[in-house]
Amino acid sequence: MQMTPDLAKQDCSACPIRHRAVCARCEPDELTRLEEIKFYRTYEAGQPVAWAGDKMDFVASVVSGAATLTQTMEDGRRQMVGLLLPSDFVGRPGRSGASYDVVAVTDLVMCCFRKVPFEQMMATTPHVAERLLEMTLDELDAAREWMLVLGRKTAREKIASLLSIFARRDVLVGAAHTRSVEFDLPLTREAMADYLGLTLETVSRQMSALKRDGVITLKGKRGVLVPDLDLLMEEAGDDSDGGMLS
Amino acid sequence: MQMTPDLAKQDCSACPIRHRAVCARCEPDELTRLEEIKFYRTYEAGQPVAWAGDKMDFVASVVSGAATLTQTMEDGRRQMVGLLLPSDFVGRPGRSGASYDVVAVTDLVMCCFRKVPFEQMMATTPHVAERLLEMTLDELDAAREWMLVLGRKTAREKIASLLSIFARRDVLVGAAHTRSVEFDLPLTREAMADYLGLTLETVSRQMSALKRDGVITLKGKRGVLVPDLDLLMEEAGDDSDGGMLS
DNA sequence: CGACGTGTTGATTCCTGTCAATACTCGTGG
DNA sequence: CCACGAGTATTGACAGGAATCAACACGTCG
Repeated sequence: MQMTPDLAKQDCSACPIRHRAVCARCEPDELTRLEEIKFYRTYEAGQPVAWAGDKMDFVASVVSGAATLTQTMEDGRRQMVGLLLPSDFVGRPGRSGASYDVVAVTDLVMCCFRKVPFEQMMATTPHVAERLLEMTLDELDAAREWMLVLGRKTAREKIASLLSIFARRDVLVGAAHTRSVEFDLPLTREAMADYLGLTLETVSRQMSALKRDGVITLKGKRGVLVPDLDLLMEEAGDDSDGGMLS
Repeated sequence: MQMTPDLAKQDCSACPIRHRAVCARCEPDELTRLEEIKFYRTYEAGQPVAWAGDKMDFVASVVSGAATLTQTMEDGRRQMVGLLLPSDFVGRPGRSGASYDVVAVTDLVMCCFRKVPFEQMMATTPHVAERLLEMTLDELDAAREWMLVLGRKTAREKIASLLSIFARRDVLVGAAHTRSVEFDLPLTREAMADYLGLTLETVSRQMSALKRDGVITLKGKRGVLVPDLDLLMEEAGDDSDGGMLS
C-alpha cells in the first residue's frame, strides 16, 4: 500500500507497458496529462489490493507482477474470474466500489490514476476511452473462452488449458518455432484450483498425471517444462490448429 | 434472414429499446445519422444469425426476442457464453468475423448497422462509443458472475440461478413487492443445459426437484411460477440480500 | 396412426470432491 | 546443529453427484 517515490518520478516514455496499456494510443501531450494524475503503488505477494465492495478511488494498470480477481460465496466457495498480468487494467470507471477481491499473487507494481481526473480524461480524450473499449472487449472474449473451460472441460483439460495460457504467453517472447517452452507458474495449486473450478487435490493429481504421461516436466514446485506445445494444446481440447495443415 | 420493409421505415423515437441500447445517449441529430445506416432483420426461432468464423458485415441491437451465443468444441461439447435479450448488442467493432455461433432462440428482430459506417460513427460521435463501453463493462461483469455459476455451483444452484435471472428481469416490470413471479422460459431444456454446463437430463431432474420442493411450479413445459422469489434466490446461493434486514 | 421433437424418469458408471495421512521447503529459535 | 512448526504439495481411500445409457410420456404434424 506504500508509495514508491523513485517510481513516481518515472516518465511514461520509458514504461514497459507503454504500448499495451490503456495509454497505448495516447499522444505525447495526453501522456503528460496522465503523468500528472498518476502514481505508483507496490504490493507484496499475497497482499490484498482491494476487497469486493470497498470504495476504490483509483483505477490502475498492472506494470509488473500478477494479481487475481476472485468472487467468494458466503460458504467460502471461491472462483477466480480474472488474472491480471502486465498492461491489464483494474477498476471500473463510473463505479465507486470494487466488484471483486483483488489480490497480488506475486510482487506487484501498479500505475494508478485517481478516479475522478481519469474519468474526466476519458470524457475529453477519445484515445483513452477507445483503448479501454478495445481492452474490455478482449477481456470479455477471454471471459467467454473461460466459460467454456469451466462449463465443459474435464479436470485434465482444464489444467492443460491453464498451462497453455502461460506457455503461449512465454513462447511469444522466446524462439519462434521451438515447440518446447519453459516457465514458472505464478499461481499456487490452490489459486489454480480457484481459477479452474476444481479442488487443489484434483489440480495436484492432474499435474502428476500430465507429468506421468510426458506432457510436462516439473522443475521444483513452480517450474514447468513443456516439451511439445502442440501436444499440450491437444490435451487442452482447443484444437488450436495454429496452422491449417490439413 | 429476410428484410422487413415495414420495420425498416420505423423511426428511432418510437423504438422500444431506444433508451437502453447503444443509441441510448444519442442526440436527435446523431439518431438521424444512425437511421441512415440502419436496417431491420427478423429471424424465426431456431434460425442461425451467424456461425463462428463467418464474416459479419454488420453489428446489431436485439429489438425483441432472444438469441444465444455459443461455443462448440470439435467433439460436440457446447457452452453458451451469452444470452442476448432486447437492447443487447451483437458484434465486435474492429473485427470482421463472428467469434461465436449466434442463434435465434425465439422469433427475433434485430436493428442492424452496416459495420463500416458504424465504425466511422464510433470514431466521430463519442456518445455511441461511450454507451458501448458501458454496455461491454456490464457484459463483462455478467460473464464473470456466470463464471462463478459454472465453476462452483451445484446443479440445483445452477438451475435456481438461471431461473432467478428470468424472474428478476420480469419482476421489474411487475408489481414492486410481490414476492411471486411468473414467466415463460425462452430456452429449451437443452439450451438451459448448454448455458449451465450440464446435461439436459440433469436440468430436467433438478427442475423436477425444485418443483417437488415447492420452490417453483411448472405451468406446462415452458411456464414457471415462482411463489417466493427470496426462496429461489436462496436456492441459487447468491445470498441476494436485496434488503439488508439483518 | 406413426414419426418426430421435446421432456421426464430410472439404472448404472465414473469423475471429482471430501477426508485424511504423508512429504517437502523454508524459517525460527533453542 | 537440529528440532519444530507453518505453509505448500502429493498421494490414498472412499463417497457422492452428475454423466451416460436407456426407456417412456406427451404433444404436434404429416
